[in-house]
Amino acid sequence: MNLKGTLPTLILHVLDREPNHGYRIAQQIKAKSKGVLDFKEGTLYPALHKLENQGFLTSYEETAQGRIRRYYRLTEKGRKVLSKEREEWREVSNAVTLILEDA
Amino acid sequence: MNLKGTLPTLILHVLDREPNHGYRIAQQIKAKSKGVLDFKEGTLYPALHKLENQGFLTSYEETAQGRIRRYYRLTEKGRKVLSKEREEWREVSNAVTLILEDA
DNA sequence: TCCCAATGCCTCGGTTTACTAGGCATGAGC
DNA sequence: GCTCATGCCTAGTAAACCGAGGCATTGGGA
Repeated sequence: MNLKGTLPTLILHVLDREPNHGYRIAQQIKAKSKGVLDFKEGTLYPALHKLENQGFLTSYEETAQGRIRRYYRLTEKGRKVLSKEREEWREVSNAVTLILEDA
Repeated sequence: MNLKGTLPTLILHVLDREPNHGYRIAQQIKAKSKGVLDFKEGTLYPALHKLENQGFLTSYEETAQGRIRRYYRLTEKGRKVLSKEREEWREVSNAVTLILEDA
């Protein structure tokens, strides 16, 4: 199960550490969430392309073991968006939790 | 901003207290979240109809001050679904938070 | 040797979810 | 008389996600 709308934030967050490529980004999200969050390739790749179009990421190709990988790197613009989205997540998720917990 | 996918859970939760009608449900969600969550009528009413079709709610009409209101009541089935969805929200939102906070 | 799983990228079509923008009606207040 | 809040609704559109496919390489097991 995935919360719709959180994927861009999660991608930007993963790339805040270091540049990475799509397949690995997906794996990391899944692993860090202990399998709870599991975005499919049909979701991930279009999301990456969109983030790049929006100027939040730049990409470059790299070949390793005969395999071409497309690495993504966070831009300054992306970094700013990330911090806003983190804040927004806190606000909205707290709001939902607040309602659901108020017995 | 609304987290897509949380509306059914929020509706069921509001109705867990007492039967209520659409307009009021929307107001309560907005008020309890201090304005953060604000689902529009074009979203709310179809969602209510769907929940009723799924057997999670039943409805009845009531007239007050010349106005017809459609009240919704949680069914047993709806109550069970609500508890599952609450659990799911905890799990998934914790997963997202875990990732975003792990600096 | 041959096949399959994992890696790694991608697109297309369909479903779900939400929003915008409308329609319709009543009652209260200016 | 008009507008705003209440109260219900639908139709069209956009966004997000998924399933199912395509394509290519590498490594391991039968």
